[in-house]
Amino acid sequence: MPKPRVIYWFRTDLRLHDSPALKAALDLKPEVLYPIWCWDSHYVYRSRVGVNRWQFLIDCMNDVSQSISKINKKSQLYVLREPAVTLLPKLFKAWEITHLVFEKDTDAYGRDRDATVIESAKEAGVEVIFRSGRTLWDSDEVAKANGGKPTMNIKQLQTAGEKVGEIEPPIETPKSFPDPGELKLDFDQTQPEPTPDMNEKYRQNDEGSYNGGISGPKNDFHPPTLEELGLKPATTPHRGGESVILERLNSILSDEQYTGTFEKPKTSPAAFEPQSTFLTSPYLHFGALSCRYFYHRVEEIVEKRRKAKKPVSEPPTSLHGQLLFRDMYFAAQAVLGWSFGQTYNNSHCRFIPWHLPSKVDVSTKLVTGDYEVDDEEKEKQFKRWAEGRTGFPWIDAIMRQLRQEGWIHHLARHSVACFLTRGGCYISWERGAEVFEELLIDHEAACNIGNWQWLSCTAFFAQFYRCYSPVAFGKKWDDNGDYIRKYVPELKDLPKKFIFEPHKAPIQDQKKAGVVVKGDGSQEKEGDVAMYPKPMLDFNEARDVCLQGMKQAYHVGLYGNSPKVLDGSWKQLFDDSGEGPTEGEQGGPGGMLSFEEADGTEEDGHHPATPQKSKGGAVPGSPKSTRGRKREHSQGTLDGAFTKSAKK
DNA sequence: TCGTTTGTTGCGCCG
DNA sequence: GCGGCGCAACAAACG
Repeated sequence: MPKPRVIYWFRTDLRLHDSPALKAALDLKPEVLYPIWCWDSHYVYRSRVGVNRWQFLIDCMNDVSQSISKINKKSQLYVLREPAVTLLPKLFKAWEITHLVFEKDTDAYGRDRDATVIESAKEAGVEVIFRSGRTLWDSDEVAKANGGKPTMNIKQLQTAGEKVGEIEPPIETPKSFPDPGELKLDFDQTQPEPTPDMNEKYRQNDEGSYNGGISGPKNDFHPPTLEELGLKPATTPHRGGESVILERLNSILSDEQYTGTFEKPKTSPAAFEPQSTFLTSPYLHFGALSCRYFYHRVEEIVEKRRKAKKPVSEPPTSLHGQLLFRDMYFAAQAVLGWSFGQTYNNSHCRFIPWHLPSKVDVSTKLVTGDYEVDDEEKEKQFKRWAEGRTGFPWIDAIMRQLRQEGWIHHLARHSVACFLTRGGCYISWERGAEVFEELLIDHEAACNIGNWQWLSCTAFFAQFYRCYSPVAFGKKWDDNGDYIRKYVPELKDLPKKFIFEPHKAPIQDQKKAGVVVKGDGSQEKEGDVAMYPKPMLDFNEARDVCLQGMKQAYHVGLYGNSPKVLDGSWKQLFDDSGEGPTEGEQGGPGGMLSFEEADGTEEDGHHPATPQKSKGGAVPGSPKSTRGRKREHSQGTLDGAFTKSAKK
């Protein structure tokens, strides 16, 4: 029997410690082991990825590459510039691969991609091994233990988790690493279709990460640089990497009192330098930190304190409670798949007639990535929210910290999410989730989507009368407004009395502080004087309107997959004078006057009759129509529709 | 009854 | 007497 020739395919598991999948690869005792990363066009073009998350990803890749080299200087992380679905079949042949090993992915996109890869491995006679490693428990097993239903609260998750069994103890970091084999690249590079490019607006130059061939312009298999991606330098102070977080974790956990009595709701969203929590989330996202390793390290400390009869915190507010919520969202996503990320056709998301609803493609039942502007004023409010110029300093400080640093405290996320949706603007949570997707360095699809549904009271949470005030909530944590002074520097010299409501400051006070409160934020200066906008809405008034709207929507009681939502007839159930795009009886399912029509209704009527499982669109060679303004849906595109092929 | 993380008011207490 | 602070009660009302 010849010895195995193995590809270890790194994805969101950029670590060497506690990796069940990596252990499975090493247990094969391979003759050669290729640790690779496939440069995925879904991430490059079809997901919203801001520059700060790119930086963090590249940090994590470089770090794991160095760690591999430290164990075996002949090896490294080999970054190959082609999407996995086209690249892997070629590598199987060129490198005479016998086994492909990777960590299981439960994201809807990841599952579709992996299904395609597994299929091609089968055809090539390559054995595929994958292990769950991204969550405390295998999300599919949790879902099964929960009766095949999404876990919608923490109790369900805990009960299901207990049924699945003990959380696996951490696996040691490997001490040796097999050599890679010869890196033959005697095949053409298939270049992915660069349009639609969801990140076009952030690029200062053309995206060029596929231009230097499969091994990169220096032929060293290094990750692409931000310049190659056409992006400006990152602005975040947070840096990625397994070695960074493992070291920091030791210093976090050395404070046993902090670790053992941690209660999330008691940590301040306004704290900076240092923050009140320890930013493990981006490392968890890229897999630079194992959640099980983290869990067990915390549990060890809590157990020690329990035995010593010292006070300890308990889930859900404790540190391990935070990890349980993460698993809850993963398990819910594992059941609902693509529909988890949208309202339309989501069986567990309440339907609310939000402003700026997503456009949907009724043939696939998926959102297109575009949205309907039902009201120009709401579009303007959305832009002002996203850019941090609402005229509410607390909201603006949070949104500016998010844009600049890529991380904001959990309660800060609550505050701005409530404000955009049910507690202020009555704008679709899907718009907010997209902005977070772009800007967060810790963006985890399952958690981001879950939290937006939570805050908008469309799933997981329902007490919509509990509404965050953009003034009072911030004051509770930061009476002096230091957080605002840091992130909205044009207000830094305003007296404490007006820092949360600068429009109430008399002209003399504004003058003294060197700021004029005026306009809508589109102008930064008036002459030499800094400008800060007036509030874009009357909060008390807006909150009442939202509350009425929520009450009515709850009373109507529709969900994303209700027949009347699917066909657009929901409007008949809403009062025309209510908030949101409720007017008229005609319109698309997203709610508006127009919507994305199904493919092939005109000239070429050969679109599959049952497009629900969009498998057809996922396989190379069956490109979807991109005629006119029509876009492929934002979440669903595989790296399948290739038109461009270039020689290496 | 309770739910990880509301806002406001009013009371007692302290200086 | 009064302002500031911390805390408890309450408001509104979901599944």
